[in-house]
Amino acid sequence: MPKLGMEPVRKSALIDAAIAEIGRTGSLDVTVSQIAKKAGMSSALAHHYFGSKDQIFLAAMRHILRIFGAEVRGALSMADTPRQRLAAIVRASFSPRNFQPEVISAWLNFYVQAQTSEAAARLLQLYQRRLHSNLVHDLRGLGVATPGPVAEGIAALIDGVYIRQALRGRAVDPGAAMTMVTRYLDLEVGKI
Amino acid sequence: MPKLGMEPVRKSALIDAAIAEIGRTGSLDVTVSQIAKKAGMSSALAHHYFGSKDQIFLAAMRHILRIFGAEVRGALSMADTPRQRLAAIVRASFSPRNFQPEVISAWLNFYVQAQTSEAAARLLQLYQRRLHSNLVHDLRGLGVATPGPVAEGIAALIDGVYIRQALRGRAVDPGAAMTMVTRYLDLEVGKI
Amino acid sequence: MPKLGMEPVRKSALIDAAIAEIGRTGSLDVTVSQIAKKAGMSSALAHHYFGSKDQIFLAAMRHILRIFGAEVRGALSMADTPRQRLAAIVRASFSPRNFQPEVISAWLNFYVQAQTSEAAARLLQLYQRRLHSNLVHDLRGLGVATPGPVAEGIAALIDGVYIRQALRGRAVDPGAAMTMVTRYLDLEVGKI
Amino acid sequence: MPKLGMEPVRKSALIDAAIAEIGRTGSLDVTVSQIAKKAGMSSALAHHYFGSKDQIFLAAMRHILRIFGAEVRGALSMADTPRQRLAAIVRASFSPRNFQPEVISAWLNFYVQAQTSEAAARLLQLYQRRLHSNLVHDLRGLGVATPGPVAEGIAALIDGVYIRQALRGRAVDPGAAMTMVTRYLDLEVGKI
DNA sequence: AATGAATGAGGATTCATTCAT
DNA sequence: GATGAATGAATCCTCATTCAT
Repeated sequence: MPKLGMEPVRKSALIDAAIAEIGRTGSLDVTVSQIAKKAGMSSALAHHYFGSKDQIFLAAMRHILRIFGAEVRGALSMADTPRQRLAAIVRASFSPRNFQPEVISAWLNFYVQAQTSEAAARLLQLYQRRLHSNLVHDLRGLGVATPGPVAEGIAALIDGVYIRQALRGRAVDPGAAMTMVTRYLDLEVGKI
Repeated sequence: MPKLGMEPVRKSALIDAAIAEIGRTGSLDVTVSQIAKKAGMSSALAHHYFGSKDQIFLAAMRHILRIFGAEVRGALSMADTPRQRLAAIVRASFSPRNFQPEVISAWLNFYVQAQTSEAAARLLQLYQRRLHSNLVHDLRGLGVATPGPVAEGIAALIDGVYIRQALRGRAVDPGAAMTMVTRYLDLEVGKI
Repeated sequence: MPKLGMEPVRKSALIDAAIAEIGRTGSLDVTVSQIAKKAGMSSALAHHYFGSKDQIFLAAMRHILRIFGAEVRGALSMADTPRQRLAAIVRASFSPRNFQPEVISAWLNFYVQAQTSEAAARLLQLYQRRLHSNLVHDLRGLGVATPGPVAEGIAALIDGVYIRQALRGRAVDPGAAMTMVTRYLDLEVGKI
Repeated sequence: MPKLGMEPVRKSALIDAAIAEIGRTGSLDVTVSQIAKKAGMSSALAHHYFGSKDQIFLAAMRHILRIFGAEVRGALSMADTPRQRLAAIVRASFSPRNFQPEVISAWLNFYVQAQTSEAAARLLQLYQRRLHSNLVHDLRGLGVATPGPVAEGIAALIDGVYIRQALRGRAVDPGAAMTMVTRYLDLEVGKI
């Protein structure tokens, strides 16, 4: 029963399915058929809408990064002081929507894909640059002398916590993860 | 004229080749043939010695972790105080032998493989537990009240620095990387 | 707003597009979508009008042969003597409308299709028989003793010139082509 | 029961199979699997030896042209006068080895492929140039004033006879075909 | 009349792995 | 010990064709 305007619906379903499958298997060795099946359609249709497997992956990455960005913006909008803004960024990084096993696993795999795919690398760099600039801005607002390296450290710590979470079976503890980064932040800029 | 006692030589060559190829391509999508070719033998021989592709990867991981372990032990052997020991661990993590593009890339890929392979996961967990216990031991020696979380933080930061390095094209800066972790360490335990 | 009586318009557009695409790519590996797109419609509509890809090809062949036939009839209508009629047939074969790269290429491909498709073979045989009978009729009118073989020779030469033209990049020289056949004709029946 | 030195054997079998299959179906729409099966091996092995379907086709073309060239050289070696040499070339063109349904059909298809494949075009042009130069040389030796166009005519006629033969079901008549070209030759240069 | 939606079938190509020599 | 030979099983992708709207 074909309907009109299915493109966005299908694309969205495929993106979700891709993230889910990558997360489930913990690897990029996911076939288009698997993804399509999970999304409830034939692999041919997946190709029809995305053109290639790479494009599906890229779209999935874009989706994850977009959600992340939205989450950060949302958190920032409710923060007033630089210190609150920093906390907001950290909080957003470990929000339930981002910090769940499948997304974390997909995230790790996208890091790997970025080593192969130019487009994936650009996407990831874009996100990193934004995060970095946000962090630097607020660190400077707090009078931190060397905001660059400190921002780097925070970002690295977040990534490190993510990657380690990916290994730790399935039980995810966002609280502990957030605490770890907050603790570092406190040391660098002082408690709020 | 087949020589005797070739087994260790062949195996070693294959392990080096595997790490090199994974590092070069930045992915686990490396064929046994590529690895064998780089190691100067037929893929059939590679299978003869390792039994399967997974075993080659596993051996390569073991190799990297063994080198890492040796590096750490070597550095520790020259350290006297807990503070020096901590610094030694960090230094070893970013030693030239470990912190080079191809090894970093292989490392990242092994993290991914650990999501699929039980054996790989165990290997990585073993290394992490050792690192963790080392860190905790020396942090406690310095009178740190909560050595567990702090050790977690240091380990996560190291991993984070590694993973970010993997993205940053080819230019690796071990100095800056080490500084980043040392800075955190200083904040947590005070300057040496 | 769907218009009435679109069928002939659509069909004609599809036939032209088919010939153009086959000529452009120089092969029968042309998708219905390509043809339909070039004709400005969806591939579904192409199927609606023709039923199948084969039917589109067949219609395109019929179209080319019909044009050719018309061209020949037109030329013949202005010829009075058998000798003039023969010259007219040759001239028509290399008329600008027939002897252009894309048509030549399509022609060659139709020869190939005739090996697979019974219908295509019949179509081509029909055209050949007509040409043959025309030639024989006029050769006999000129007193040629063995009109059959001579007609065969002329037809083969025309085909040969066509096929060779298909290979020679894009620059088509109808003049030289025609001269080649006329020369043979002159040898067989004497100058006009 | 794998043996050594199979490569040439396999390659040769694949080439024969390719020609046979192309000839049998009368089209290039032949799958590698079909070819491989006919050659008695898996399609994977076919790819192993040739790398790609195109390479198989190209090798098949090369094979046909090589045989043709050998046939011509053989015939020429037994000819003394220019007139005899010309006759030899024509005879070779319709030798039983060349002028059989499957080879003819393959030949026609290679003409088509030459429109798509640069390599195929080069191969065919090479053969044509050689034939042309042979013809011109001997025509000149016979005192023909315009050897170029005449050579063109002979070559075109040969091609035309071939292509028409491809259409005429399966019954091949090399005698009639040869007669047709010889007749043209006689007209141009006089009987031997 | 026209099309977006949808898919089954198929095809080139790759690759880990096995085996006979 | 070492390898060329060989393949089954995937996997990506394409395409003619159908169908509901």
